[in-house]
Amino acid sequence: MFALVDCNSFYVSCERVFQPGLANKPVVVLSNNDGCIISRSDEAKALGVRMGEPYFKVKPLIQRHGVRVFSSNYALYGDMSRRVMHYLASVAPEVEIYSIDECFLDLHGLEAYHGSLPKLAATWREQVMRRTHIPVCIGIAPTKTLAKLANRLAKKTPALKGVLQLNSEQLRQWALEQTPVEDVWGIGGQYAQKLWAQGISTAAQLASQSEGWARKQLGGVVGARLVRELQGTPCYALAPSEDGSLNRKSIACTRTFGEPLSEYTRVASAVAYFTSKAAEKLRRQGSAANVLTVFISKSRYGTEPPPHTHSAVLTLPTATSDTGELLRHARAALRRIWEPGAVYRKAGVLLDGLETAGQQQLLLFEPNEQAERRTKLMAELDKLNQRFGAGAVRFAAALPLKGEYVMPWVGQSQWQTPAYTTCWEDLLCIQA
DNA sequence: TCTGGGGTCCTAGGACCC
DNA sequence: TCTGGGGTCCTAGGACCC
Repeated sequence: MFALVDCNSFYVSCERVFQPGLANKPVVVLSNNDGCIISRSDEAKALGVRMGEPYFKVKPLIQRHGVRVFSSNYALYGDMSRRVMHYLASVAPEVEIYSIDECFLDLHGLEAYHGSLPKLAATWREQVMRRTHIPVCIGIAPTKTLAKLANRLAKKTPALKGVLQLNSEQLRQWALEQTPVEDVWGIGGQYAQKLWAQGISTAAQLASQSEGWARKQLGGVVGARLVRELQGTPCYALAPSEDGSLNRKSIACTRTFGEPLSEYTRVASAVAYFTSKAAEKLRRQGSAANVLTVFISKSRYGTEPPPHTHSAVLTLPTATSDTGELLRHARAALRRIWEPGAVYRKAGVLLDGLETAGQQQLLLFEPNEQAERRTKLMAELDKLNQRFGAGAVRFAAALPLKGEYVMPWVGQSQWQTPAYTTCWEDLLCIQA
C-alpha cells in the first residue's frame, strides 16, 4: 500500500501559520514577478479564482472580494516543507518526497502492526497539524495513481476528515466513478480533450479501457501504465528520498526579466547570475554537471513569430561544479545564440548529465593540485554565503552592472512576507 | 528488378507534474 | 503596461557503428 500525503493549499497554509488572522479568509499566493496565481485558499477557490491565472486578469475579482494577496516566499515554504517531511520520515518506513508539498509513503507491513491504516494516517495528520500547523490530507491505495485519486477525494469530502483508503474493489470502483478523467494524475489538457472526444469523461471509463488502447492513445508506455495503475496493478515503485532531500537529475535557474532587455551586457550579467545560482544548487546536492544549456527567449505573447527561444547546449570537457568554469562555458554559449537587436524577456541556465562530484575522471593536463584548490575555494564560498546570507560573496560576473542597484532580472515582489523561520532579522517577536 | 539488420547515442520536441 | 519556475519521462528520427 502507498499513501500520498498532500498539504492543502500549501503556500497559503504557510502564510497562515504566521498570520492566524488569515484563517477562513480568501487568500492567494502569486508566482515570481507577481505574475500568476499559484496557491489559493478554499475561500478563494469558491470565489472562482483559478489556478495559474495571470494576476492582472483576476485583479478586479480579487479587489471586489478583498482577497488577501501574497508574493511567494520560498525561504519560508521550503523550511515548512522540511518540517512536515521530517516528521513523516520519522513515522513511515520509507518516504519519497515528490514535490515541495507532497510525498509518497510506503506502508508495506504497517497494517500487521497497527491494524487500521486509516486510523494510523489520522494520527499522522493530527501530529503534522500540531507540530507545524500545516493541514494535510492522506490517500491510501495499492498504486500511486490510485493513492493520488484517493487523496483528491479525501480533500473534497469533508465527511472523510482528510483520510481515505481504497482497500476494496467496490471502493476503488466508487472512487473511479467520482473522478472526472481530467483529474486523473497524468491526464493533462491535451489528453483530456482527446478522451472527451471519444466519450470518456470519468476515471472509471478510462480504467475500463485495454492496455493496448491506452498505449495508442496516451503516448505509449506511459498511457499503458496509467491505465494499469487505475486498474490496481502497481507500475511505479516508491523512489525513497535519502535523508529527506531530493537529488535531482537536472538543475535549472531561469527567470522572466523585470523589464525587456536588449543590451548584451545586461543579459550576460543575468546569465552569469543564473549560472552561479545553479552551480550552488549543484554543489548543495553534491553533484557535478556534464552538460550546460543556456537559453534566451523573446516574448511568447506578442506578434513576434516563433521560435521565441534559442538555446545552446554545451558538453563540458569534464564534469564540474566549479562556478568559475561554468561561468566561462555559459558566456561562450550565450555568444553563440545572441542576436543583436532582439528584445529578450527571459533567460535561463540548465545543468544536466549530473553525476556524483569527485567521481569524474581527472583532467589529463590540469594539475591535480589546482582542481583541489578550486574545490576548496567553492566550499569556502558556499560556507561564507551560508553564514552571511545568500550572495555575500560572488563572482564579479554575477554582480549587477555598475550603477544598477537592482538587478534588471529581478521583477516585482510587492507583497512578500518575512522569512520567519530562516532569517534572524525576520524572527517573529512576541510581546509579553 | 534486387540494395541487411541490429544496436547505440544524441537531439528535439511533446506531454505531464507541482 | 501586467502572463512563474523547476522538474520528470518518453518518443521519433538521424548519425554512426559493426
